[in-house]
Amino acid sequence: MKTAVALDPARAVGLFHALSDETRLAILDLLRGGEQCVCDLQDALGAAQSRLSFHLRVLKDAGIVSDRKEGRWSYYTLEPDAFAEAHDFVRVLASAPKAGPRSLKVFGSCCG
Amino acid sequence: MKTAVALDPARAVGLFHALSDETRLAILDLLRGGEQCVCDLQDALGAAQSRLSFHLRVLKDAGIVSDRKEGRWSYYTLEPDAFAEAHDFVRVLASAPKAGPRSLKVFGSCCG
DNA sequence: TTGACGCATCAACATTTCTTGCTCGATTTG
DNA sequence: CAAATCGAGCAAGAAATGTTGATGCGTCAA
Repeated sequence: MKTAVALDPARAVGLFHALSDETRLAILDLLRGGEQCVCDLQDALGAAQSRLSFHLRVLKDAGIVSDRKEGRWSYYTLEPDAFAEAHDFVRVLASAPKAGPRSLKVFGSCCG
Repeated sequence: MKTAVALDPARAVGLFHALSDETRLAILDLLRGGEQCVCDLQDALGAAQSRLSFHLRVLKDAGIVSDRKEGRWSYYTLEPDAFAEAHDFVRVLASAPKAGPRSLKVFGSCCG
């Protein structure tokens, strides 16, 4: 099993940051039920349109959702791969290194 | 299987926020190798002491690490439960709701 | 007891993030 | 064509976050 994804701390930061906001989590929760257009999210969350647009962009930039245009609507959907990535990051962090401290160099901040 | 933990979005935000910083991920990566004192982290990361202290506090407040005093040293350790929680949050978000959109009310932003 | 070390904490500042209101282009309907 | 709707993006302000350097307290060694 590969966890190559775990080699990029910047990616982990991006992913976790996108998940670290209540509005965004509420959006994701709604999307669990399937594709939704922005106007539906607006009704469901009672949030201003520009605010949703802002958060949807954050989620999209992080690769957590994708969008699809149809007529004048934009439909957003979850991207399962992103959750798999997040999942992997968490697992790697929680796991013991394979051969002594920092041998995996998952995060190469320094000190090789 | 319980995922009661998923009922608190504020907790999810706190957890993900704590994970959304490179310095903190680097710290966690080092702690995978076992308990470390702040001075070790300082050497390993080449980061100022007050900076580490700040990030260690964030991690501790989020329940991701715990500390132990011994003599003049503070030793920090990972808290496995926090990773299990993060893990659960990700899984819930990635899963389909059990009976129609938002039936789980995982995040109760509105619209019961 | 004096001095060095380990670390938390504070103040000040820079940066980032989020919100709100507005504007604009695209699409659809009358 | 004109009016209405959907939604992206920008500007400005507020709030949160991270960095740095200074200070203080407890612990240990000489």
